[in-house]
Amino acid sequence: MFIAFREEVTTVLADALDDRGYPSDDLGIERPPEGFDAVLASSISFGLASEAERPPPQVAGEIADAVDVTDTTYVDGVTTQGPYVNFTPSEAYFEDALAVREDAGELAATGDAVVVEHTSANPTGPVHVGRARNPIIGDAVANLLEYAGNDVERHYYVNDAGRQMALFTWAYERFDETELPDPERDRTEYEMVRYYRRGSEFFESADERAVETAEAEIESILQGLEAGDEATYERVGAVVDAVLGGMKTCLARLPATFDEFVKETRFMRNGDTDEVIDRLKQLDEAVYEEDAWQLDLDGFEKNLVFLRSDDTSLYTTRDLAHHEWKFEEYDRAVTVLGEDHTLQAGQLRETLELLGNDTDQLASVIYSYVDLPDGGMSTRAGTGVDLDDLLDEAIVRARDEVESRLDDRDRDDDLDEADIERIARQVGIGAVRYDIVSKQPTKAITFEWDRALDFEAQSAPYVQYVHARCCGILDGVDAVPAGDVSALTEPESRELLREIARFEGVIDAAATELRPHQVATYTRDLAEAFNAFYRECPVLSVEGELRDARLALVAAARHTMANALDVLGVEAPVSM
RNA sequence: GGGCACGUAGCUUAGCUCGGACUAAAGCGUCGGACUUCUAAUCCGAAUACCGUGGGUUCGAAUCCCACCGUGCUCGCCA
Repeated sequence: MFIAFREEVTTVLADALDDRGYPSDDLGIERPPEGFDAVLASSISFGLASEAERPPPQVAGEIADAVDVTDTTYVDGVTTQGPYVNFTPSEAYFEDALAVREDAGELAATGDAVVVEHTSANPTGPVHVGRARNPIIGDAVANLLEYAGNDVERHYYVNDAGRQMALFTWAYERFDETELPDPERDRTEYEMVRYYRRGSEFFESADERAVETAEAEIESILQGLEAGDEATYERVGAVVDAVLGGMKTCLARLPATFDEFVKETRFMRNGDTDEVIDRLKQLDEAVYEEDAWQLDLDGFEKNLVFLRSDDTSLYTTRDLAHHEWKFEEYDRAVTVLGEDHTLQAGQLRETLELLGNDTDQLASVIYSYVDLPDGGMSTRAGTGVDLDDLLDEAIVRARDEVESRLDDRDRDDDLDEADIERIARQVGIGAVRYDIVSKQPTKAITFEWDRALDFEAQSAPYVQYVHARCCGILDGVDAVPAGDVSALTEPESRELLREIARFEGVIDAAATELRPHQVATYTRDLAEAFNAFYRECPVLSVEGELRDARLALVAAARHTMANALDVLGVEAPVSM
């Protein structure tokens, strides 16, 4: 529908311009404002006016006359309005929209294998809200790329070879549980983080000699990892896996799940990191200063150290090996990163390019952290709101809403306790996700409970409700009829069909630009179109062809909304 | 100080990548309406904006360029 329509417009307009002897490199195709019959329009006449030595509306008329739509399927006609050339849809366009079902928005396979790396938080403790944008945006980006026809793998890159984890391992072995506070929650990462925090405190308060001793032990852990010492891997691995196990449980609540947890030690153990270091040393940009190997990168004010003076690798060194592995295994790699990694991502890209990789296949999605009103969140300091707490509170508040609405509920479908629990969970968690995924990730967010858990506003329940309404209508219908689009004559029906038809275009654009929030914006447009239809066009109380066509339209809307929500990772309730 | 990002109604945002029907679109909040009709977590209406500021490019700028102001991030042999 929309994509084919756009292709037809591109073809016939370019042909028309060629025919009239105008350049056809920029077609000026855009979406007309609301209320126009046209699906797409062109403002090409403005640019050609001076060359043609005639006012834009005349040029528009000339072009419109030259456009030939005899061979098009979806483009029905060409009209002008002032300087604009408008392309209107055929009945086939609406017919296809009416026939949309389970595969709404799924684009043709690209054949590309894409790896989406997201979250990748150091396994030091519970996932907090400051970083919660990462799994939510990352999961949506992965879903989006899947809908856009790619084979997607979701990876969590585990920083298990850094100083932080060495310190954690040391603290875990050094301190006894009896000297720790009770865990905030009965789960491994909450139990484990106490050791990490205790270890961090130790470094702030212990005397110099004790700190030196501890430093030496941490250093020996790092050296052990670097040397490939099996016992050291096991010690660190025990801590990493325990914490990670709990974090996984938390992330699964969103739900954000992963195909693979890729540990950075893997690239130390298999020799890839050493191999990268050898090649880096050969580069013209490589310098050996102050006993450390560095890269003097163009456009970066600071050198990038890739081998410490004690011969150990750094995070970025291992990440280079990691990314070369990604390039071997996948056609494209997308990484969702906090804004504090922007510089590092730039250096990584530049260095990968120097190593002979095609970095066009690498893309980053950058988001800014969620802060508290009085500062940032930190696992080490224990400041911050745990994602678990936010989700719990969201469900509690959603449940209150459900229960308070039970009395004045019109529909007599008698929600039982299981329904109430389901709706509370779908709406509560959906609201948290939707709130985050619907905003541009580069904008800063300050966390406030009431704002994060606002069920009104332009929030998840608003669009979820549309899905529930669709399900309510279709509930007693045995088989959805195919429906005849010619029966749908009201402007509200047509407008809804247009929105449904547009969904694939939204997926296409959002996937290309890696901007899932466009899908969230779309769900609101779709919801508005549906609500207008719902108000004006009764379905079950009419009969014959009209009823069949409207039922088909409701089914098309339902599946479109369900899949749009699926991209966002928000559940689509069958009742609310 | 250098680099990057962000700045749109009282508040929260969309539109900005790729300038064009923008006389700027929504939600919340405020005010006023609509449930004997498929779920009112809905809908309809009113009021609210020098699109951070100043220049520039252009037939045309919220959108592109420059400067400035404000906010955040960043500039480790941390990750």
